[in-house]
This record gives sequence, C-alpha cells and structure tokens, in this order.
Amino acid sequence: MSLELSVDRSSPVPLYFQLSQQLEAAIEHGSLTPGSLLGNEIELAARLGLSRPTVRQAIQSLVDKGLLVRRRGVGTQVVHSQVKRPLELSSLYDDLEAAGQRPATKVLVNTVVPATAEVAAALGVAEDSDVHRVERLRLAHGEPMAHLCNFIPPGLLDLDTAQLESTGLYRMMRAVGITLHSARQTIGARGATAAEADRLGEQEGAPLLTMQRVTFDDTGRAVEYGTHTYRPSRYSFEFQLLVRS
Amino acid sequence: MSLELSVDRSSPVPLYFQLSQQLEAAIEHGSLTPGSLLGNEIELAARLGLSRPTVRQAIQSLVDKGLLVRRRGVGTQVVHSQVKRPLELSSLYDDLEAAGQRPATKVLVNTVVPATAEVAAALGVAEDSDVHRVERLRLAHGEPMAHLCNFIPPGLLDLDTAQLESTGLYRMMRAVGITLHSARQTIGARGATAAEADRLGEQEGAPLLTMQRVTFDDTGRAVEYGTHTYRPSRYSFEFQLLVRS
DNA sequence: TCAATGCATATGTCCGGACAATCGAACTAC
DNA sequence: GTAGTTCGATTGTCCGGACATATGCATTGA
Repeated sequence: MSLELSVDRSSPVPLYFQLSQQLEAAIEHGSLTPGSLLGNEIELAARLGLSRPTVRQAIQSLVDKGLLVRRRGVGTQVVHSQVKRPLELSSLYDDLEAAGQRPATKVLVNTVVPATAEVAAALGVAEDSDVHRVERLRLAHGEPMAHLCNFIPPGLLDLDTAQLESTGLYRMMRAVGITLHSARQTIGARGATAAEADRLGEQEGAPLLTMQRVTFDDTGRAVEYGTHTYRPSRYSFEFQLLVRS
Repeated sequence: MSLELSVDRSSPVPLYFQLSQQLEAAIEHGSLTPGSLLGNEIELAARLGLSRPTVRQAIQSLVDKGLLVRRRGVGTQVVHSQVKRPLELSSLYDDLEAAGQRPATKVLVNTVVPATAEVAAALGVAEDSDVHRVERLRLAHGEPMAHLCNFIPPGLLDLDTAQLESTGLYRMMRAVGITLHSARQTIGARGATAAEADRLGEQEGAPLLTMQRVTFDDTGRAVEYGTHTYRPSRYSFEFQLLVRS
C-alpha cells in the first residue's frame, strides 16, 4: 500500500516537481485510488527526507490541477471524478492529433492586408496597418472539419505556407520563442452562408459552431486573432473546468 | 508612486490574502500600471514587516490568476492585457444577472424519473434509479434565451419550484453546503427540432448552441447533469483562458 | 566595433521550526 | 440515550534564513 516514492537530489528537476509527478502518475495509474487518504504531510516529508514546505508545494500543485482535495483536520484525498484534463489553451491541430485523427491543413490564403477596425481593435494595432491574414481549411480523414481565418501582427513570425500546412499555428509560435499566456474566446453558433457552406461541404443555412479568439503572450501583447467556423457534426468543444477557490 | 500597502495582523484574514487583495485592487484601479515592475520581494517584505514566503504567496496567487508575470532576474510585472475574468464554473443565472439582464425562470417540469442509461452514466447512479428532472426556460427581458434540462441525484437538494424560479440551481446547491469543484462540459451546435423551436421562439432547423455539463462537488460526486440549448442570437460563451505552466 | 566576461539583481528552490484553526471521534455528563 | 466537551490529528499560516540560477548591463578584450 505504501507506494514507492523517491527523489533524486542530484537531478536539476526541482524536488517538489519530482514528487508531484510521481503522485500524479500514481493517481493516473491507479495506485492511489480515488477517495483514499494521502497520509499526513509531516510523515510523508520525513519518509522522503524532504521538508514539509517542499511536500506541501508538490501537493498544492496537484490540488490546483484538481486531482487532490485537502481538508483541514482530515487529510488530503484523491478526488474520484473522471478528471481528464482541465481546459487548456488548446490548438485544434494538437487536439486532432491527440485524438489520432491525422489532421491535414490546406492553406487558402496567406497574404498581408490592412487591418480592419475589428482586427485592429483585437490585436491592438493601428487601423489600416499591415497584418498577416491566413485562411486555412482543416481536414480530418479527408473531410473538412473547420475553416480557420487568422490575423497575425507583422514581424512576429515567418508565415511559410508549407510549414502552415504541416503543423499548427501555435506550434510555429512556440518554436520562435513566443510563450502563449492567455486568450479571450467567444463560442457561438449561426447558420452557414453560401460561401461557408461550400467550403465546408455543408448546405446553406446549416448550423455552424463559431469561435473567435484573441491570444496574448506573456508580455500581454496580442499575437493572434482568429475567427473559426466548425462543422458541429465533426467537432465540439469539450473541456474540464475547475472552480477557482 | 509607492502605493500604500498595509496589513492588519489582528485580522483573522490571512496576511498573504490581505496583501494579494490590495495588489489586485491596485491593478484593477490602475495604481499599478500594466508593464510596471512590482519591486523586489525582499524589499517589499521588509516594508510591510512580513516574511518573504508570505509576500511570495500573495504574489503567486495573482500570478495564478494571470494578473502578474514573474521573470527570474528581472522582477514581477503587471500583465497588460485586458484580462477580465478567467473562465469559471459559471451559472447562466449569475452571468445574466452580472450583465444586468434581470433573468427570469419558468419551470416547465419538476419531477422524479427513472434514470436513462445516459443520465445514469453521467451521474454515476444505477440505471432506472430515481433522479430529479427539472426543465426550465430562462428568459431575459421577457424573451426566451435558453432551455435548461437538468438531472439531479436524489436526496441532495429540496427542489422547490418557487425557489427554482427565483434563483439559480448553483446558488441553491451552495446554499445547502454543496461546494462545487469541477465540471465537464461539451459545447456544440445543431439545428432546432420542432419542439425546441417552439419553446425558444425560433424556427425549425434554426441553429442552436448546445451545452452538456456534468458537475462534481469536492468529494468527486456528480451533483448535476444538464443538457442546455441556447439561442445563439441571444447568448454565446465568452471566457478567458490561462495557459497552465 | 563587436563579442566574451563578470557582476549585481531578482526570482526559484529548499530548509526547519512554530503556532493557529478545524475536523472527527472518543469521552463525559445529564 | 443524547447532547455537549475534550482531545488528538491534520492542514493552514507564518517566520527567517540559505543557496541556486537566470537575466540584463557594464566592463573588458580581441
């Protein structure tokens, strides 16, 4: 029952992180069954040769992830819900790939245009200033799934069409050192226009799922504004929320 | 420029929380302008008569909220993006009320039914066992906005119809000591059936925004399963995401 | 002129301890 | 038997210090 935990003090990986990873793995693997107590922090710290703050930091990170619940006077329990993964700033490309769908991308437009008022406001640039405009069709199993229209401020990225077709936009950003920080999203629905229906292989007026997103990097700079439409029969937004306590 | 910070050691409110609230207020209020450095932790601790871990805990909580960014060797900066509020486990009722829309609720169904396979799986109860079924129509300005169909395990809540019409389901749960913890959501879209169109004042086949949600309390117990449909012309999901680092 | 080095600065990690607040259960008194 | 009380267990908060590590800038060298 006492699962084997150990830390490597010679590793550059922080001790609290080593511990939290092992605990997370144990929960994932089932060694730590839902509802079971984790044992008190003091004793756990002693067993591992760590200080209590370090152990607390490890446990806290899992509490923040929603895997554990602490209760004063009781102990720390493994939450027994089917927590998959909390909502992250997800990329459609990564989502599809994780689902084993082998996503393909077709670049429809890759050009530079003057920013409309809407785009300028979203990206925080001057109206009519140059921005990149990229329009892509995302396919899975050869079927169109989504139409992605993105605007990117100039100078951030080398928007190579070949690269856009072989990977996702977020990956390209991360590859050039942009660290994504937050995004503001709006999800809605509406009927397809004739042009949209044609692109996605639906009929005019068919329900479409729409998503608009402005993404910011860690300096607070807007790095992307996107207007996406999804075929609801092929895609829906699925995620786990945690209550902020 | 040196904003006035102070802590009350006689207060039962934790010191780190007092500090984080004051910092958050200063950011909100504009005393701490976006991009500005926060000053080093050591000096801040000395100025307030606190220890560095306490100050760090306060700062960390704001970093987790996405208001601050720490950079080793540089300092802690106020993020200058229009962070409104990170995605929370939101209640439609609260959302509408916050938007000043004076929500109204009409209870269509409030009964006990045997759980279908779908409901039983979502709530983790036995198939055909009794569950509450509540169907409501949510209106704003007298116009229907959404149709809410919820299933609740028995014994959790006194589902008084009058109370359901005057407040939201989540508030009723919190009022009886249920602490919401997480939820699994799916957002999609589809065309309205004839019955749905009639209820919401739309036409058959009109695009509808759909949301399904299972909500868990802090013991991991499912406390609610809901299938909602929204009129996309009246409502869309809008939220802020943070990247988990 | 430009690149490499060194240094000050700030956060990141970790320690060991102290006391308070809360929960649950056993115990006691009525 | 039931209600109230006490007590042990456990997490919550806070302290003061130590060293590691990444960053930016000034200095130095080719």
